[in-house]
Amino acid sequence: MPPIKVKNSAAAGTNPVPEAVRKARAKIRKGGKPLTRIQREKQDIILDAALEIFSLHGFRGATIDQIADAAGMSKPNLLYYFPSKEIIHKRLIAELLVTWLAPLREMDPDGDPIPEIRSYIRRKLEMARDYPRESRLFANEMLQGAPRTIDMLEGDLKALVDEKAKVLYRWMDEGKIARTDPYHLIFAIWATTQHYADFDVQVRAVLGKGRNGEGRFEDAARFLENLFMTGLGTKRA
Amino acid sequence: MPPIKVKNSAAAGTNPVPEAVRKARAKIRKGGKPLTRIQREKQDIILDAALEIFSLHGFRGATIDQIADAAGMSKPNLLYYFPSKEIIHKRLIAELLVTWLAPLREMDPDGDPIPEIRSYIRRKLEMARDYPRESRLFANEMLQGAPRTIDMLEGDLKALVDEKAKVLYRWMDEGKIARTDPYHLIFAIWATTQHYADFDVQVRAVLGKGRNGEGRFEDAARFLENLFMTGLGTKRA
DNA sequence: AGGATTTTTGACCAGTTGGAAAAACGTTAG
DNA sequence: CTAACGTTTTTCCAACTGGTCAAAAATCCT
Repeated sequence: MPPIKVKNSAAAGTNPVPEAVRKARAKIRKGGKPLTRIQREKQDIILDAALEIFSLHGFRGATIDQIADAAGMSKPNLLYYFPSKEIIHKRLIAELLVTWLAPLREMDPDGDPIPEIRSYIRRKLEMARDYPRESRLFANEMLQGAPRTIDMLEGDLKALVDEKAKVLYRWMDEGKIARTDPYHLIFAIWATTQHYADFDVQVRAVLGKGRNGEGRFEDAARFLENLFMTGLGTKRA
Repeated sequence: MPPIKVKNSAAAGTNPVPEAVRKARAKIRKGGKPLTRIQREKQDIILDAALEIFSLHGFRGATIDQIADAAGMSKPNLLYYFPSKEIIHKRLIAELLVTWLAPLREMDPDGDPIPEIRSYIRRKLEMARDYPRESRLFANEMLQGAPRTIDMLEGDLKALVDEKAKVLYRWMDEGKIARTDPYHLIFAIWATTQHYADFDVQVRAVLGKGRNGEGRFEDAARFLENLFMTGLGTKRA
């Protein structure tokens, strides 16, 4: 990390418009409220490119140059929209966590257990199919020990899972699903669905030419539904 | 990547012993056969340290300095034992793939299906517990699109899985296990077991203080055995 | 149009990184 | 003791990295 540079405040006279001051002003304004349409668009392009690169190489392995390249602009230009690599990453992670947990949040405590769980699995698998980059970004974070995410994991995530685990326990008590460990059930659903995003290369390599069209997601959906639904059938208690 | 530098051959006179030549000779010898005990020991230390660092930061994110540090030696000293970062990584991946697939290889076609699959799951979970770094190294490779592993995936790995899939199909035909997709069954076993190594932070965060001692692996073993064995019970076909 | 503002660029900088060279060090066989 | 060998350290370098800065270019507003 380069040393923190103290920005020389505009102590000079009231010349036409000192460059450094103008620049500073622009950045400060962005820290404020408005944010024009173009700025939002460019930021979106950058975030999309950054997602691509970060999800592939992790935080340390990704370079601003790569991201700028993927976003079709120069490095200084990118840095005009975001003050640093770290900030971009933080934004991505924050956005990710919201959408990533939506399916679990939507599992309805008052719904019918089997259909609720079934559709949770389906939605999670659809996310792996439609948002593999987000999945890999998250996986990268986890692999590195979640340095920038640990608070969220121990806070919101744990709270959410605890809450849903209680619902699952209740469903078990009511005899609507087989008795099992709800935490590890959730882990298993996460693991199996995200596997199709994170280990996509391996899946495609193993399935080979014949099967690797879009078919693998259909097959996976059928298999996982079968696996978990059989496992949750009440006929075995 | 730095440009390949042509080594200026020892065209000079026969001075006492030109340094560059000596160094080159030493490296060449290592390329040959013998390899002393000390050399093997140091190389092992380096490989162990490299596994630690690579598994945490991925190839690009890891630096030789970090690895050297973890191995308790200086960077040039490390580079005395291995010619480059890339070579170290290759060695690790190669070693990994052998041990990593051992459990699947050991699944006996002539054994009893249910116990065979059960003990495969158990061994895979034990590997996640005992060799989490190897698991994460592999996961990192996959996330990056397996640039250094794709051949192996499409070759040996695919062949092995195809072979075992055939065995599973036979067991299904013989009515010994429920009919299901053997490929996705294997994927599910990989995903769920490796999850406990790769996403360890998340698992511990969610389970919280109370449960995260070594208990989680016992619980996981019970859960997964239950899940897969119920799913494979023949009573439903 | 013309001035102000926003966006883009090119040059640059300091710190890091992978790696090379060579000299210094240690050990052991003669 | 010392020459030869293997090992380790010091020094160095070129490329890369995250990031700055001032000026140029494009855009916006009236």
